[in-house]
Amino acid sequence: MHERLIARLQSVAGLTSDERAALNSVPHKVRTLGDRESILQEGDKASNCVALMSGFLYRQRIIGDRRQILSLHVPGDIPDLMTLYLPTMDHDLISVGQSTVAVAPHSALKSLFEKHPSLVHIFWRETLIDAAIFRHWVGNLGAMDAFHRVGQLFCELAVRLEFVGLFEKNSFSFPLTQYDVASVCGLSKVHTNRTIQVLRKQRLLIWRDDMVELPNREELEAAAEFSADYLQRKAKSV
Amino acid sequence: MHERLIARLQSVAGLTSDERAALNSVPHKVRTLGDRESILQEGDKASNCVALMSGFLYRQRIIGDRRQILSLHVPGDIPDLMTLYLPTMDHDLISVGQSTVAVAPHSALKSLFEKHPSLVHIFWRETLIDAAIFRHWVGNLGAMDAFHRVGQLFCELAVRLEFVGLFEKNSFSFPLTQYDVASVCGLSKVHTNRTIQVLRKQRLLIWRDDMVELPNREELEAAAEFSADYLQRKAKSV
DNA sequence: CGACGCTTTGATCCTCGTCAAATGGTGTGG
DNA sequence: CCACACCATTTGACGAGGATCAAAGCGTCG
Repeated sequence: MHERLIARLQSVAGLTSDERAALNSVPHKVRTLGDRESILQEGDKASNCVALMSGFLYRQRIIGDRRQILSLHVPGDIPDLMTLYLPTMDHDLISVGQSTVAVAPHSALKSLFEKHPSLVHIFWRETLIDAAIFRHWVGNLGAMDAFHRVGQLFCELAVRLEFVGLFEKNSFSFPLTQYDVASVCGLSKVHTNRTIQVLRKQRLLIWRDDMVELPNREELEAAAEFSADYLQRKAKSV
Repeated sequence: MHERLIARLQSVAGLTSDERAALNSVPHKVRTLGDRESILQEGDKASNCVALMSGFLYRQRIIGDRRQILSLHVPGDIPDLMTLYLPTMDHDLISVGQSTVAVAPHSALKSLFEKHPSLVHIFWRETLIDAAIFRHWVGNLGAMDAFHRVGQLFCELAVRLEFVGLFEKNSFSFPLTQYDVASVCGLSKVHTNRTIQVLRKQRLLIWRDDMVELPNREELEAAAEFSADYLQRKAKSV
């Protein structure tokens, strides 16, 4: 499996050299994805898991005439890890921008778990953090207004990207459109645009082309009433 | 652990008699909870897991001046199972009405897993279904209007209660208030009341005192555009 | 009987959605 | 090199779904 994932597991959970070696030897294929390329669709039965190596992925559901983005994924994530035990997809998995993924068969992961039972809880824990993020967004979507939702999104991305070393100089690559952000936040694209303008005017967000900069992250986190506790990131690594 | 949970795991996953015996012998205490009694609060470190035996529980977060209910739980659920590997609570866990729970220490569950590794993926799977429900509600809250949200809630409860034998004659006990439903659906209580009146006028919902009846479930599911796939319930079990 | 909590109703306000069109950048083909 | 198409962003105007505020029913319980 890819180094970015292993590095994350390392710092989240701590790995023995034995476990690290086992992870390194999991058979997998690397696949390059184009912009908006679909990896899995609702209803598909998955027999592989996908670890994101570079770029972004998102999960979406079409609801009525709307598209709801359920989650964004950054390198190091395994957005379909739950297919190990719930193989039928209840949503689509799609790439944004150029992305690369490591694809490993379920069977390889399951035999990894048999040989190294201590790894089970590390992967289980990954799915629990994934769930914690969804739970957090249930709160955001149910109880927060547009400004807070958009603010929370950028705060969350900063923390998650920082953890895998992709947040530097308060900036990160962000190949999504405003419409994508709208679909994450449950807003129309017009209102999302206006919300982003407010963030810009308050000097909390700079977003040009494919780069996002958070010039005053503390102030943004305060304004969005963001707390990173739910992400279970003990410390800012690297 | 309690029979309701074991029966559910039995029908979801299938258990060997050996596994069933092991589950039965997990040490636990039974605890009775009063109305609106708090079991765990945000920030607590849990060292036990709680299996609901009877009644209802919900998880909530206070966001600004609002209360968001993140999820409702029915007998057979273990709403804090994730504390096994993420012990710090990021929300509160509270009972509604009279409830009883079985409380088992983490250590007992972890040693159960060591002796019966095959049980690990059964419990893991439970947390994955929990996550699937949150994911579904991200979609509901982000993309559906009030009518659909409230409708979805009752459809989902029907399926989940049916699975543990608590949905009979299209009815179930429901000791929540309209304000609770509002807090689940991300709506004000006034608007929730009006939405419920619409459901009543369309003869899709009868709710008097602590009983809810869905006189025409198919029509309700159609109106709410509900599909139970995400609940991973293969069949209607007794 | 009164107090309390939940439900219901009415009136008003406001956040956000929808519709429409303009702006601006980029890439393509003539 | 210009014309054009295409797409994302931006702006304006308007409307609607739902929030808020306030008060009135209503059932239960002490």
